[in-house]
Amino acid sequence: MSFSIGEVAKRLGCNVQTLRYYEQIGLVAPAHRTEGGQRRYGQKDLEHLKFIRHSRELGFSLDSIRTLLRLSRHSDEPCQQADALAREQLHQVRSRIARLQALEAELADMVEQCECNVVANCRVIEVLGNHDLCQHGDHHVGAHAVRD
Amino acid sequence: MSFSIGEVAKRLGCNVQTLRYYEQIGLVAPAHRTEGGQRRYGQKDLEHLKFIRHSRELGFSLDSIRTLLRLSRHSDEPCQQADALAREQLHQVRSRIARLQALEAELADMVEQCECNVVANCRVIEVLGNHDLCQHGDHHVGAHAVRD
DNA sequence: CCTTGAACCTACAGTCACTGTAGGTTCTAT
DNA sequence: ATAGAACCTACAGTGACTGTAGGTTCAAGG
Repeated sequence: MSFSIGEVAKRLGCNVQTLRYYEQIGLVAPAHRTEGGQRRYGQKDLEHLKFIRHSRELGFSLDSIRTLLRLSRHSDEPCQQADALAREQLHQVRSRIARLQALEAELADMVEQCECNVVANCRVIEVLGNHDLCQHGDHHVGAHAVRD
Repeated sequence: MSFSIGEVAKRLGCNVQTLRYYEQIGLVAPAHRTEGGQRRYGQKDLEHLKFIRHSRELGFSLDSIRTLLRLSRHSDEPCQQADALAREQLHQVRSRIARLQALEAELADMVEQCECNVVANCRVIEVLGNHDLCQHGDHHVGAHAVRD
Protein backbone atom coordinates (compact mmCIF):
# COMPACT_ATOMS: atom_id res chain seq x y z
CA MET A 1 0.00 0.00 0.00
CA SER A 2 2.97 2.29 0.61
CA PHE A 3 5.99 2.51 -1.65
CA SER A 4 9.52 3.78 -1.27
CA ILE A 5 10.86 6.22 -3.84
CA GLY A 6 12.93 3.47 -5.43
CA GLU A 7 9.91 1.23 -5.90
CA VAL A 8 7.94 4.07 -7.46
CA ALA A 9 10.79 4.92 -9.80
CA LYS A 10 11.01 1.30 -10.91
CA ARG A 11 7.27 1.10 -11.56
CA LEU A 12 7.28 4.31 -13.57
CA GLY A 13 10.50 3.64 -15.41
CA CYS A 14 12.16 6.84 -14.33
CA ASN A 15 14.83 7.42 -11.73
CA VAL A 16 14.54 8.59 -8.18
CA GLN A 17 16.11 11.99 -8.78
CA THR A 18 13.33 12.75 -11.21
CA LEU A 19 10.69 12.09 -8.54
CA ARG A 20 12.49 14.27 -6.02
CA TYR A 21 12.78 16.92 -8.70
CA TYR A 22 9.01 16.90 -9.32
CA GLU A 23 8.46 17.43 -5.61
CA GLN A 24 11.08 20.16 -5.46
CA ILE A 25 9.50 22.23 -8.23
CA GLY A 26 6.07 21.78 -6.71
CA LEU A 27 4.62 19.65 -9.50
CA VAL A 28 3.46 17.15 -6.88
CA ALA A 29 2.72 17.66 -3.20
CA PRO A 30 5.53 16.74 -0.80
CA ALA A 31 5.39 13.03 -0.13
CA HIS A 32 4.54 11.64 3.29
CA ARG A 33 7.64 10.70 5.29
CA THR A 34 8.68 7.89 7.63
CA GLU A 35 9.97 8.76 11.09
CA GLY A 36 13.47 8.56 9.71
CA GLY A 37 12.61 11.06 6.97
CA GLN A 38 12.28 8.76 3.95
CA ARG A 39 9.50 9.32 1.42
CA ARG A 40 6.54 6.95 1.22
CA TYR A 41 4.07 7.06 -1.63
CA GLY A 42 0.43 5.97 -1.54
CA GLN A 43 -1.79 4.76 -4.37
CA LYS A 44 -3.00 8.28 -5.12
CA ASP A 45 0.53 9.67 -5.34
CA LEU A 46 1.34 6.87 -7.74
CA GLU A 47 -1.62 7.79 -9.96
CA HIS A 48 -0.51 11.41 -10.09
CA LEU A 49 3.01 10.42 -10.98
CA LYS A 50 1.79 8.01 -13.65
CA PHE A 51 -0.21 10.85 -15.16
CA ILE A 52 2.89 13.02 -15.19
CA ARG A 53 5.17 10.39 -16.69
CA HIS A 54 2.70 9.44 -19.37
CA SER A 55 2.26 13.09 -20.28
CA ARG A 56 6.02 13.56 -20.43
CA GLU A 57 6.33 10.52 -22.68
CA LEU A 58 3.86 12.21 -24.99
CA GLY A 59 6.11 15.24 -25.01
CA PHE A 60 4.09 17.67 -22.90
CA SER A 61 6.19 20.24 -21.05
CA LEU A 62 6.13 20.28 -17.26
CA ASP A 63 4.31 23.57 -17.53
CA SER A 64 1.53 22.05 -19.63
CA ILE A 65 1.39 19.11 -17.25
CA ARG A 66 0.90 21.49 -14.35
CA THR A 67 -2.18 22.83 -16.13
CA LEU A 68 -3.44 19.36 -17.04
CA LEU A 69 -3.08 18.22 -13.43
CA ARG A 70 -5.01 21.23 -12.21
CA LEU A 71 -7.73 20.53 -14.76
CA SER A 72 -7.92 16.88 -13.77
CA ARG A 73 -8.73 17.93 -10.23
CA HIS A 74 -11.75 19.95 -11.38
CA SER A 75 -13.77 17.29 -13.07
CA ASP A 76 -16.90 19.45 -13.38
CA GLU A 77 -15.22 22.15 -15.46
CA PRO A 78 -15.27 22.20 -19.25
CA CYS A 79 -12.32 20.45 -20.81
CA GLN A 80 -11.65 22.84 -23.66
CA GLN A 81 -8.30 23.81 -22.20
CA ALA A 82 -7.11 20.21 -21.92
CA ASP A 83 -8.31 19.64 -25.45
CA ALA A 84 -6.48 22.74 -26.65
CA LEU A 85 -3.24 21.66 -24.98
CA ALA A 86 -3.49 18.23 -26.57
CA ARG A 87 -4.19 19.73 -29.99
CA GLU A 88 -1.25 22.09 -29.62
CA GLN A 89 0.97 19.19 -28.61
CA LEU A 90 -0.23 17.19 -31.61
CA HIS A 91 0.54 20.14 -33.84
CA GLN A 92 4.06 20.42 -32.45
CA VAL A 93 4.67 16.71 -32.87
CA ARG A 94 3.56 16.91 -36.49
CA SER A 95 5.84 19.89 -37.17
CA ARG A 96 8.75 18.01 -35.68
CA ILE A 97 8.04 14.98 -37.79
CA ALA A 98 7.92 17.13 -40.91
CA ARG A 99 11.20 18.79 -40.10
CA LEU A 100 12.91 15.53 -39.21
CA GLN A 101 11.72 14.02 -42.47
CA ALA A 102 13.41 16.87 -44.33
CA LEU A 103 16.62 16.19 -42.41
CA GLU A 104 16.28 12.49 -43.11
CA ALA A 105 16.02 13.11 -46.84
CA GLU A 106 19.12 15.26 -46.94
CA LEU A 107 21.16 12.99 -44.73
CA ALA A 108 20.15 9.95 -46.74
CA ASP A 109 21.24 11.65 -49.97
CA MET A 110 24.53 12.68 -48.42
CA VAL A 111 25.31 9.24 -47.14
CA GLU A 112 24.28 7.55 -50.34
CA GLN A 113 26.31 9.82 -52.59
CA CYS A 114 29.47 9.53 -50.56
CA GLU A 115 32.03 7.42 -52.39
CA CYS A 116 33.72 6.87 -49.06
CA ASN A 117 37.10 7.64 -50.45
CA VAL A 118 39.07 10.59 -49.07
CA VAL A 119 37.81 13.79 -47.51
CA ALA A 120 38.67 15.80 -50.61
CA ASN A 121 35.80 14.24 -52.55
CA CYS A 122 33.57 13.33 -49.62
CA ARG A 123 30.01 14.24 -50.33
CA VAL A 124 29.21 14.51 -46.63
CA ILE A 125 31.80 17.19 -45.95
CA GLU A 126 30.99 18.92 -49.21
CA VAL A 127 27.28 19.20 -48.56
CA LEU A 128 27.75 20.37 -45.00
CA GLY A 129 29.84 23.26 -46.23
CA ASN A 130 27.52 24.20 -49.05
CA HIS A 131 23.82 24.24 -48.47
CA ASP A 132 23.18 24.88 -52.17
CA LEU A 133 24.11 21.28 -52.85
CA CYS A 134 21.06 20.04 -50.98
CA GLN A 135 18.40 18.49 -53.10
CA HIS A 136 15.86 19.45 -50.46
CA GLY A 137 16.30 23.06 -49.54
CA ASP A 138 13.72 23.53 -46.84
CA HIS A 139 15.20 21.87 -43.79
CA HIS A 140 16.63 25.12 -42.49
CA VAL A 141 13.34 26.51 -41.23
CA GLY A 142 12.59 26.38 -37.55
CA ALA A 143 15.78 24.75 -36.47
CA HIS A 144 14.61 24.69 -32.89
CA ALA A 145 11.20 23.14 -33.37
CA VAL A 146 12.37 19.55 -33.22
CA ARG A 147 12.76 18.74 -29.53
CA ASP A 148 10.86 15.73 -28.16
CA MET B 1 35.24 41.61 -47.55
CA SER B 2 35.03 41.96 -43.79
CA PHE B 3 31.83 41.56 -41.77
CA SER B 4 30.71 42.60 -38.33
CA ILE B 5 29.23 39.99 -36.04
CA GLY B 6 25.74 41.36 -36.65
CA GLU B 7 26.10 41.03 -40.43
CA VAL B 8 27.34 37.46 -40.09
CA ALA B 9 24.47 36.57 -37.77
CA LYS B 10 21.97 37.97 -40.25
CA ARG B 11 23.49 36.04 -43.15
CA LEU B 12 23.49 32.80 -41.21
CA GLY B 13 20.11 33.29 -39.60
CA CYS B 14 21.36 32.89 -36.07
CA ASN B 15 21.98 35.50 -33.42
CA VAL B 16 25.17 37.17 -32.34
CA GLN B 17 25.36 35.45 -28.97
CA THR B 18 25.53 32.13 -30.77
CA LEU B 19 28.56 33.25 -32.76
CA ARG B 20 30.32 34.50 -29.63
CA TYR B 21 29.42 31.22 -27.96
CA TYR B 22 31.07 29.20 -30.74
CA GLU B 23 34.23 31.23 -30.28
CA GLN B 24 34.07 30.88 -26.51
CA ILE B 25 33.92 27.09 -26.57
CA GLY B 26 36.69 26.94 -29.15
CA LEU B 27 34.59 25.62 -32.01
CA VAL B 28 36.00 28.37 -34.22
CA ALA B 29 39.26 30.30 -33.91
CA PRO B 30 38.95 33.71 -32.22
CA ALA B 31 37.88 36.27 -34.80
CA HIS B 32 40.15 39.08 -35.89
CA ARG B 33 39.45 42.32 -34.04
CA THR B 34 39.31 46.01 -34.93
CA GLU B 35 41.46 48.48 -32.96
CA GLY B 36 38.44 49.12 -30.75
CA GLY B 37 38.07 45.42 -30.01
CA GLN B 38 35.11 44.51 -32.23
CA ARG B 39 35.09 41.23 -34.17
CA ARG B 40 35.54 41.22 -37.94
CA TYR B 41 34.93 38.11 -40.01
CA GLY B 42 36.51 37.28 -43.37
CA GLN B 43 35.22 35.04 -46.16
CA LYS B 44 36.93 31.99 -44.71
CA ASP B 45 35.42 32.53 -41.26
CA LEU B 46 32.04 32.82 -42.92
CA GLU B 47 32.52 29.49 -44.68
CA HIS B 48 33.40 27.77 -41.43
CA LEU B 49 30.37 29.23 -39.72
CA LYS B 50 28.11 28.23 -42.60
CA PHE B 51 29.40 24.69 -42.28
CA ILE B 52 28.61 24.75 -38.57
CA ARG B 53 25.13 26.20 -38.95
CA HIS B 54 24.20 23.82 -41.72
CA SER B 55 25.39 20.89 -39.63
CA ARG B 56 23.40 22.14 -36.65
CA GLU B 57 20.31 22.43 -38.82
CA LEU B 58 20.81 18.79 -39.71
CA GLY B 59 20.87 18.00 -36.01
CA PHE B 60 24.56 17.21 -35.52
CA SER B 61 25.84 17.93 -32.02
CA LEU B 62 28.57 20.52 -31.54
CA ASP B 63 30.84 17.64 -30.60
CA SER B 64 30.23 15.87 -33.90
CA ILE B 65 30.67 19.16 -35.70
CA ARG B 66 34.05 19.58 -34.04
CA THR B 67 35.10 16.27 -35.55
CA LEU B 68 33.62 17.09 -38.96
CA LEU B 69 35.48 20.41 -39.02
CA ARG B 70 38.72 18.71 -38.16
CA LEU B 71 38.13 16.17 -40.92
CA SER B 72 37.33 18.88 -43.44
CA ARG B 73 40.75 20.41 -42.83
CA HIS B 74 42.52 17.17 -43.72
CA SER B 75 41.27 16.63 -47.23
CA ASP B 76 43.73 13.85 -48.01
CA GLU B 77 42.56 11.56 -45.23
CA PRO B 78 39.91 8.88 -45.69
CA CYS B 79 36.40 10.06 -45.03
CA GLN B 80 35.08 6.98 -43.26
CA GLN B 81 34.66 8.87 -40.01
CA ALA B 82 32.60 11.61 -41.63
CA ASP B 83 30.53 8.98 -43.31
CA ALA B 84 30.04 7.14 -40.01
CA LEU B 85 28.94 10.31 -38.25
CA ALA B 86 26.43 11.07 -40.99
CA ARG B 87 25.09 7.52 -40.88
CA GLU B 88 24.76 7.67 -37.12
CA GLN B 89 22.94 11.00 -37.41
CA LEU B 90 20.62 9.54 -40.03
CA HIS B 91 19.92 6.62 -37.73
CA GLN B 92 19.07 8.96 -34.86
CA VAL B 93 16.80 11.06 -37.03
CA ARG B 94 14.95 7.95 -38.14
CA SER B 95 14.51 6.76 -34.54
CA ARG B 96 13.13 10.13 -33.57
CA ILE B 97 10.69 10.11 -36.43
CA ALA B 98 9.48 6.65 -35.43
CA ARG B 99 8.95 7.69 -31.85
CA LEU B 100 7.22 10.93 -32.79
CA GLN B 101 4.90 9.02 -35.08
CA ALA B 102 3.89 6.83 -32.14
CA LEU B 103 3.17 9.98 -30.11
CA GLU B 104 1.27 11.45 -33.02
CA ALA B 105 -0.97 8.40 -33.24
CA GLU B 106 -1.84 8.47 -29.57
CA LEU B 107 -2.38 12.22 -29.43
CA ALA B 108 -4.56 12.12 -32.53
CA ASP B 109 -6.72 9.39 -30.99
CA MET B 110 -7.01 11.33 -27.75
CA VAL B 111 -8.02 14.53 -29.45
CA GLU B 112 -10.44 12.82 -31.76
CA GLN B 113 -12.20 10.86 -29.05
CA CYS B 114 -12.66 13.85 -26.76
CA GLU B 115 -16.28 14.91 -26.71
CA CYS B 116 -15.06 18.26 -25.43
CA ASN B 117 -17.59 18.38 -22.69
CA VAL B 118 -16.46 18.51 -19.06
CA VAL B 119 -13.27 17.20 -17.51
CA ALA B 120 -15.10 14.29 -15.91
CA ASN B 121 -15.55 12.58 -19.27
CA CYS B 122 -12.63 14.15 -21.09
CA ARG B 123 -10.75 11.56 -23.06
CA VAL B 124 -7.55 13.59 -22.96
CA ILE B 125 -7.38 13.68 -19.16
CA GLU B 126 -8.49 10.07 -18.96
CA VAL B 127 -5.84 8.71 -21.29
CA LEU B 128 -3.06 10.73 -19.69
CA GLY B 129 -3.86 9.13 -16.36
CA ASN B 130 -4.17 5.63 -17.72
CA HIS B 131 -1.68 4.36 -20.21
CA ASP B 132 -3.68 1.16 -20.69
CA LEU B 133 -6.22 3.16 -22.65
CA CYS B 134 -3.70 3.82 -25.40
CA GLN B 135 -4.41 2.04 -28.63
CA HIS B 136 -0.71 2.20 -29.38
CA GLY B 137 1.29 0.95 -26.49
CA ASP B 138 4.83 1.44 -27.65
CA HIS B 139 5.45 5.16 -27.34
CA HIS B 140 6.99 4.82 -23.91
CA VAL B 141 10.31 3.47 -25.10
CA GLY B 142 13.32 5.72 -25.26
CA ALA B 143 11.63 8.84 -24.03
CA HIS B 144 14.80 10.81 -24.47
CA ALA B 145 15.61 9.91 -28.03
CA VAL B 146 13.47 12.59 -29.63
CA ARG B 147 15.48 15.77 -29.38
CA ASP B 148 16.19 17.79 -32.58
C1' DC C 1 35.25 67.84 -35.79
C1' DC C 2 31.29 66.58 -32.97
C1' DT C 3 27.30 64.22 -31.73
C1' DT C 4 23.93 60.60 -31.73
C1' DG C 5 22.32 56.14 -31.38
C1' DA C 6 22.75 51.57 -33.18
C1' DA C 7 25.64 48.01 -32.69
C1' DC C 8 29.20 46.17 -30.26
C1' DC C 9 31.89 44.43 -25.89
C1' DT C 10 32.43 41.33 -21.37
C1' DA C 11 30.74 38.74 -17.68
C1' DC C 12 27.45 36.27 -15.77
C1' DA C 13 22.79 34.30 -14.79
C1' DG C 14 18.91 31.65 -16.65
C1' DT C 15 16.51 28.09 -19.66
C1' DC C 16 14.53 22.92 -19.72
C1' DA C 17 14.21 18.63 -17.62
C1' DC C 18 16.71 16.27 -15.74
C1' DT C 19 21.48 13.67 -14.20
C1' DG C 20 25.46 13.12 -11.29
C1' DT C 21 28.24 13.61 -7.06
C1' DA C 22 29.71 13.92 -2.20
C1' DG C 23 28.98 12.98 2.24
C1' DG C 24 26.02 11.43 5.50
C1' DT C 25 21.63 8.63 7.45
C1' DT C 26 17.96 4.99 7.60
C1' DC C 27 15.94 0.76 6.54
C1' DT C 28 15.67 -4.25 6.17
C1' DA C 29 17.28 -8.85 6.01
C1' DT C 30 20.23 -11.96 8.15
C1' DA D 1 23.86 -6.62 16.10
C1' DT D 2 25.48 -5.78 11.71
C1' DA D 3 26.09 -5.22 6.85
C1' DG D 4 25.00 -3.02 2.89
C1' DA D 5 21.41 -1.42 -0.06
C1' DA D 6 18.66 2.31 -0.38
C1' DC D 7 17.65 6.58 1.20
C1' DC D 8 18.56 11.78 2.47
C1' DT D 9 20.16 16.92 1.30
C1' DA D 10 22.62 20.21 -1.23
C1' DC D 11 24.71 21.53 -5.03
C1' DA D 12 27.09 21.32 -9.60
C1' DG D 13 26.78 19.90 -14.44
C1' DT D 14 24.46 18.85 -19.08
C1' DG D 15 23.64 20.98 -24.23
C1' DA D 16 23.13 24.69 -26.90
C1' DC D 17 22.03 28.41 -26.51
C1' DT D 18 19.31 33.04 -24.67
C1' DG D 19 18.91 37.12 -21.82
C1' DT D 20 20.60 40.94 -18.98
C1' DA D 21 23.38 44.76 -17.04
C1' DG D 22 26.52 48.07 -17.65
C1' DG D 23 29.81 49.92 -20.35
C1' DT D 24 32.42 50.99 -25.20
C1' DT D 25 32.94 51.62 -30.29
C1' DC D 26 31.48 52.58 -34.79
C1' DA D 27 29.44 55.07 -38.79
C1' DA D 28 26.51 58.53 -40.50
C1' DG D 29 24.72 63.17 -40.42
C1' DG D 30 25.34 68.06 -39.18
